[in-house]
Amino acid sequence: MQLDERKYTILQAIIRNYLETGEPVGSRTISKYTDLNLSSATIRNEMADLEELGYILQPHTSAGRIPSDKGYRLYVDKLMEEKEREVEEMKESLLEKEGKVDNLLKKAAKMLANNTEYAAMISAPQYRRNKLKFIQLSRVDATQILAVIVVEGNVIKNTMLTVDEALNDETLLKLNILLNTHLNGLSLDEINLGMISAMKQQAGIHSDIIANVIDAVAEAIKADEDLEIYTSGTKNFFKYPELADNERASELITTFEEKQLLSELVQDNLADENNTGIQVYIGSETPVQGMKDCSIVTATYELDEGMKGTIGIIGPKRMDYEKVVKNLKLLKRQLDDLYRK
Amino acid sequence: MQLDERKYTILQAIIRNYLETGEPVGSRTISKYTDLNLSSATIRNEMADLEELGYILQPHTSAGRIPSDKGYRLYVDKLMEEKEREVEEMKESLLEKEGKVDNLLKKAAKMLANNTEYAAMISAPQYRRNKLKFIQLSRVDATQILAVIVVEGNVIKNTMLTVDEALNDETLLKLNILLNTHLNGLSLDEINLGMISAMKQQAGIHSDIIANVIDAVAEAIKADEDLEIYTSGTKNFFKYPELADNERASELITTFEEKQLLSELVQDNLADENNTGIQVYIGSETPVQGMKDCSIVTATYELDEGMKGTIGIIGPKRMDYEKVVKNLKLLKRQLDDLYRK
DNA sequence: GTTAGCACTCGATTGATTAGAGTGCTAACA
DNA sequence: TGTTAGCACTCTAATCAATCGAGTGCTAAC
Repeated sequence: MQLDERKYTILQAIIRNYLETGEPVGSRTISKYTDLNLSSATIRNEMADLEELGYILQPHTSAGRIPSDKGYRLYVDKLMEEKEREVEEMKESLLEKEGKVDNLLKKAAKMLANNTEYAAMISAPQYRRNKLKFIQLSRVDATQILAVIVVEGNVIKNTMLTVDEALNDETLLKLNILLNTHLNGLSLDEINLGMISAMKQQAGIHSDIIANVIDAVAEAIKADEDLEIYTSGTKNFFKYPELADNERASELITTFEEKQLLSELVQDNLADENNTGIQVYIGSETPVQGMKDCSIVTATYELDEGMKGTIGIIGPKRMDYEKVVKNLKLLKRQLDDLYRK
Repeated sequence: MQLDERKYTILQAIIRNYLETGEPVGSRTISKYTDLNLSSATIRNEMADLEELGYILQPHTSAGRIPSDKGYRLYVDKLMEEKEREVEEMKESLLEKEGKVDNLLKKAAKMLANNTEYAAMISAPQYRRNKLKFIQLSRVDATQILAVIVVEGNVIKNTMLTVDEALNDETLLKLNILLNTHLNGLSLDEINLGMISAMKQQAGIHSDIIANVIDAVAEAIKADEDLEIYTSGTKNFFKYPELADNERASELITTFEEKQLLSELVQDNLADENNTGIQVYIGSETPVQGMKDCSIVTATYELDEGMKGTIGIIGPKRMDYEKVVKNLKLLKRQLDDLYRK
């Protein structure tokens, strides 16, 4: 037995109906819902087959059917195929450029959550090929030196260093030149111990400052390890009874609050070089622990050359995939375009 | 009729018992619970009086009594009085100095939530008397200028400026001197239009850069308006049935996620100069909208001279005030001491 | 002033009944 | 041979009455 045209039509009708109502759907409903003009009895036979094939299941004997993960998967794959062909006309940009990127992303997350009525997350862009662009030491007061480190992509890090004895302007200038001539344009891998010891030697009695700056540089470049994640719409979990019982909600909310697990999801997503489009994880497919009852849909955006981040929607398995995918694509497009002309 | 010794003992017993069990407490329980050696009938009479006085109330006719907000208030006031006298011996510090303050605070919030089993929040320290300490413009590449602004308390802000034509080293040096001689040591109020126009005049053709820098300075100094708030233990709301129903939980979680309302609470707290100790808001006393069914306990810490922030616990009205106050005092002490010797 | 006793209230629990949605199967039909 | 009407059966959810029990308020006696 295999899935013929009619079975697929019925499956689709079941899923559509279940997405709308959240209730198990019975044979009579389908008999009227579709234009197949089949009696409920026939539908029942087909449904028994679909269940045997693993696409739908029954919560209990006398209930209607609900889609299984396998059923959703089929539905979504087909859906995505259609979407691929569709040339979307995007609405005008709803996002304004913000002074600070984090405010922009917070707004974006909120917008996403409001539009979809699911929980939304968005990771701050992570710069992959981090090269040093510029280092500047400045004297703030007698014993404090400010080190400013600018990394490719205009990510800026500051570190305050305390020195025992005051440095005069000339020494500071020398150190600045020393640092910049040696380090500019290099990535973390390219800064080796030989280079560092050469610099220390040239710095003479101020070699400890060099050491401190190098540490700060190392930290600045790899700083994206604990990447920032903005979330919104946690309360939307409560809109879906299958997620709203105390235990489940508690777990979901903790995951959303602590962000550690979301962070892993983002890391995985960004690590996958081929992943340029939309990813859908249904139920047990999820890479995030404790979200077996949810579906997760993600997209990767690129704010500026190499500044990649992930946006995602988390909701019940019976989410409106179509709407979610559309919203993600729209937001992705907006973010992609925002800082490029 | 007024509150005599015996009534107070009974009230206290009722509250203690209710805090433990979360169930309305009856006269028989109190009759055994206290060492007053009174029969349940006598207790009943006293309870009727306490109800008339407004300290306790009955959920329904045949139930026991629960404390009213007024009852809690009396209890807490008395409790705090006792605590005041008590010379607390603090446990050794559980917090390690962290490289970044925000990580420290995140950890602190988590610790607080775990220890108390309530929801915890902590606001990043807010610097009140913001004076400019140091400004530095540096050329990053041909058309980009990095402005670094250091404010008293070593809060650092960076802004990237784009210029039409490259600036040479000399010009940059001049601008740096111009900015620092005019602005260093001043607060926002002290930077007036006259000063700005004088600087612009001196800057000649580069007056637009001055304008941009001034904007950045203004932003840096007042940047603490959207103060950072770290939260933890949101899931703890679910441990208390009176907060765990969908609607209420939904509201609380949103408040915790959006942080806007918490921010107002913190602002109020810090604005109150006299407020050095512990603040307890019970039920309807709360300044945070939508938390009428909660109690909020806050404390103000001072990480470094003038760097004040607020820590807070939010839980059910029947929270273990004693434990909460103890934990807040402990954490406050730790934060207060961390960066001072 | 305290207490024993008792009638009363009211929420929570239990159990039985019913209604209704839906199924699977069989037999008849086109 | 595929489709359908019909029917017995299953299971959940809702309803209702009965009961239980914790707790109260009041009265009368100590």
